[in-house]
Amino acid sequence: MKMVDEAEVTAAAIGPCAAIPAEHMGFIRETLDRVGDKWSLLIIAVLEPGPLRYTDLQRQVPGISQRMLSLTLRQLAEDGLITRAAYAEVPPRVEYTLAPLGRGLHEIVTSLIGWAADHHDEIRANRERAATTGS
Amino acid sequence: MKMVDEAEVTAAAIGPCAAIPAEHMGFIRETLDRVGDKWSLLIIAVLEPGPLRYTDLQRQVPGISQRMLSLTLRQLAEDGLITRAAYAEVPPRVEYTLAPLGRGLHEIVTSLIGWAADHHDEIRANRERAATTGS
DNA sequence: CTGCATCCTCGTTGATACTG
DNA sequence: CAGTATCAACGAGGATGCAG
Repeated sequence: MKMVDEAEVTAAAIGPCAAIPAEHMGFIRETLDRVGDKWSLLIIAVLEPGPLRYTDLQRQVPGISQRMLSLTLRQLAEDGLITRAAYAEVPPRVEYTLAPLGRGLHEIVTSLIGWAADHHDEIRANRERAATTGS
Repeated sequence: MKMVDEAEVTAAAIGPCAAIPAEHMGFIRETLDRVGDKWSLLIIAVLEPGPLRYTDLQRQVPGISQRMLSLTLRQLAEDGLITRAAYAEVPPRVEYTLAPLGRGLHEIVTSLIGWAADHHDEIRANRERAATTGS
C-alpha cells in the first residue's frame, strides 16, 4: 500500500515536467531490473500454464544455464512472483508455480509479448532501412 | 519421436508446449532487450508528453551519461520508436519525438509502470521476509 | 534430480576528452 | 548545443565440478 493518492500521481504525471516524476524512477528501474532481465519474463511466461520442475524449466527455456536458472528462480521466489515447493523425497523433486503476484505480472507480460509479436517485423524493417540509409 | 519422457507428457497435458512457442522466444528476447534495457523505457516515458531536445532529455533522465543517451536515442530512432529531427542551424537543435510505434509501446510501458507502482511495496516486503527467513 | 561454488570471459556502462 | 571516441571498470552470464 502506497500512501500516495492516485489522483495526485496522475496530476503529477500530466504535469509540466515529465510523465514519470523522479520519485518514481527508482522503483520503476528496480522492478524493471527484476522482470526485465534476461530470463525472468521467459520463466514467468512458461510457468503460466502450470507448475514445472527444475528440469522442465531448463528444457522449456532453451539457452538458459543451470546457474541462471537457479539464480533467477531464487530471485523470483524471494520476490514472491513464484512459489517453490520442494519434496524431500528420492529422487528429489521441486516444483515451481506462478504465484498470484506473478500471475498479475503475466498479464502485462502477455501484452508486451503481443506487442513484440505484432511489431517485431516493423521494427526489423525500420532497423534495416536505417542501416541502409546510414551506410 | 517416441522418446517421450514424463516431463513432455506433463507439458503436453497442460498445454501444447508452452505459452510461448520456441519460434517466438527469439524476437521476444530481442524486443525485450530493446525496451527492457536500462534507459529505453525511461526515455520513452519522458518523451510521452511531447518532443524534447537532447539536453532536456539529459535533464529529465537523471543519471544517464551522454554516451548512453546518444546510444539509446540512436537505437530507438533506428527501430522507429522515436523520430529524430535535426535543425542545421546555429545553435544546433535536435528534437526527439515519440513515433507512433513508440507510442503504442508506451501503453504497455504504462501498464508495467502501474504494476510496478502497485506492487513494489509487496515485492519489497516479500524480499525482506525471504531474507529474514533465510538467514 | 536439484542446486550451489568457483573461475573466467565478455558485453555493457560510465568518465573523460574531443569535434562539428 | 549535440554529439563521438577512447579507455577502464564492473557485473552479468556461461562452463565446469561438486554436494545434498
